[in-house]
Amino acid sequence: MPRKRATIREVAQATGLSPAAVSYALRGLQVSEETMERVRAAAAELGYEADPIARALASGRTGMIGLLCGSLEDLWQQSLAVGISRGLREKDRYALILDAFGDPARERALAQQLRDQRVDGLIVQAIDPAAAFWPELCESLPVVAIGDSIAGTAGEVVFDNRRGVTLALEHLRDLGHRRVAVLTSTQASTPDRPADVHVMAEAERLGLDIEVATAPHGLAGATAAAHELLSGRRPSAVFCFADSIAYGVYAAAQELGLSIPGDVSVMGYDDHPMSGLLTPGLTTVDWDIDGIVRAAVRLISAAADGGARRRRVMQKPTMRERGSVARLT
Amino acid sequence: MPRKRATIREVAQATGLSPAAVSYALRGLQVSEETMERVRAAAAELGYEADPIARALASGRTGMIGLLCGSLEDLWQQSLAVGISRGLREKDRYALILDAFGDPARERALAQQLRDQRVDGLIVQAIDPAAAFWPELCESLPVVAIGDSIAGTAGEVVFDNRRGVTLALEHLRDLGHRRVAVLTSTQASTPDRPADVHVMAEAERLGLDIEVATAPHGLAGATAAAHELLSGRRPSAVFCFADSIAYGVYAAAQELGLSIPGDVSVMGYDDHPMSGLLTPGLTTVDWDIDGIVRAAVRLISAAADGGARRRRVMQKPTMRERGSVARLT
DNA sequence: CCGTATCACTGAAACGGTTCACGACGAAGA
DNA sequence: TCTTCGTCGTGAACCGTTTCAGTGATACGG
Repeated sequence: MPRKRATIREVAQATGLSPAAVSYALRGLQVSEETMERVRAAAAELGYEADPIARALASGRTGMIGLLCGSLEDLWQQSLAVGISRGLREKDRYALILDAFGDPARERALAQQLRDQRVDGLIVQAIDPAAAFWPELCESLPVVAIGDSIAGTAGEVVFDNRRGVTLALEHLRDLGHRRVAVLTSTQASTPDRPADVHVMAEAERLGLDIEVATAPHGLAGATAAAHELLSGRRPSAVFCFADSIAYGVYAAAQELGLSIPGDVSVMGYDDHPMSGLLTPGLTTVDWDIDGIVRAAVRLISAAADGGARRRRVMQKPTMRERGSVARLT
Repeated sequence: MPRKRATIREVAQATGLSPAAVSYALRGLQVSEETMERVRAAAAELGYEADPIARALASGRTGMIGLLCGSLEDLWQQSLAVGISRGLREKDRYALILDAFGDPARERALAQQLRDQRVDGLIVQAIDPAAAFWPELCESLPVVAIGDSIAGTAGEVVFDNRRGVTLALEHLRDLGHRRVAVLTSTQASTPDRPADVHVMAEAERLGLDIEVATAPHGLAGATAAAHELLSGRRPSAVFCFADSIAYGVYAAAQELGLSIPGDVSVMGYDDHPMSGLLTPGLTTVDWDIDGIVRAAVRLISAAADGGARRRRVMQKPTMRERGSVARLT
């Protein structure tokens, strides 16, 4: 049986101080240098560690940040989650990572559970950034949005999707593509998400013939959607709204015996580490995941520590050209 | 300002009961059917939700399970973490996912932090399963080990690495390979991990000429290690102890202008979804990640709920043959 | 008709910290 | 010498549950 942990009262007893003094001393507050030293020594001696639960109850802060991901089937979001988790650890916080499975209703439920769980803050890559419950939620705890803007957040790392879409579609046009399919992930409740709007506008401007299709989340879902897309009247290029989706196109092309970029060109949108390893390498739009991670961690830390006016970081994309887009004659 | 949450006392007040009765009622204990109904109604009315923190302090259970991963750079471990996180959510628990960065010292520190954090249980894919602190830790909370066996755990999902290694090496031998390099991840403090022992024994039995090299964690590290390995006296095949490492070999081969499997054959060990998308597809040993996830979640749930004798699940590997191993004449 | 179980519920003590209001004491300023 | 002020510490309340020991009832067997 593991012997009971030392409590703050025992440390108080050992030093002849009051528990309050010990509490202050261990946090470096309001006590003389000498007392502090004495308390530290006694604490070390007794192997005392403050109980995070009791501390959370008394102070109202848990040291945890919720991380709500749209769909962790997406490898890029996995990378993002891992990165943020690490970043928070460096700030002595824990990440509570949750996955909405691409389902807006679930996203809502999880967000509320996270609030009930008393996280100090919430980082969200929202499926439905326009949903009505967000502003309300933002009132009760600091929220940082990643990707799309959400009303009422304490901070945002938004992607310049307009620019990203422009980059991608101009690249395709420059290489001679006209009939382009856009493959995006299923977003049941948000048929008109901002990114799609940009696609339409840009397509218009560039004189492209666009067809939009959606893919269920996960590699299998993307593959199925791509399979169907490529079996019909085949576009000359497919622009995927995530590298993960593009992987499904690779898989489908393989199944159908189509060559990339010979029979069909493919563009991604993320730049996941695996994209460079495919044959051919996936041409994609790079969003500098490290920069996003750093910004998100910085923003949520600031907000959770009480400081901070509303900050907004705009992330700029760059083209990562590899071999998956053919030049049409 | 978000109005303060309702407390159990307010519900008690509203129903004319004592807080204790409300507490029991909400958990379906010791009260009459009728009272229960009345309490539920009042709780719903007031929008009452029990505070997890206070509950944790009083009951000693947090509803959280720690998940300590050896290195989340490894894509397979990422998948594992995501899967387990989901599985736990279905049991109304949260996963606290932590990453040891492949560093045994960090692993130790994190394990203890997780205990201090009062998680109800710990799932571990250990870097150093033989470390002395594990048995001690197992005394103070239920631990489930994944991969290698750890002394004192409440449950284990162990991989039959002997069988996995046999499968892989026999496959290489059957296709005519004799000089085989084994690329494993860096395990500073555990130079003689069980898996390596199996490799040596099997190599002996099969008459293979083995060279073992280690790779730092992460794709870049694996690529660098592979680069060096392939630049020297090149083996005919490289057996990688994780698909992630094999990806590094693909990258290095690309850099060096070597063809797979023409110039060098590659075998993985995991079967990550991306392995089938590479060109050529990565021949690997499949560990049925879903089965592992299910087993781990089941074991830790049982253990955390207090039940359960020590259980051990042995995971069997199967060969997943794709195109990355050449038949030598 | 009297013990004795059983049931439904209560009061109060944990759980282990933080924080607020206040006091003692010594130094500095008038 | 008498305020005034700042530093260092204390005692007690509090955070919101759970849980333990007990208390009246009511039912039941003898």
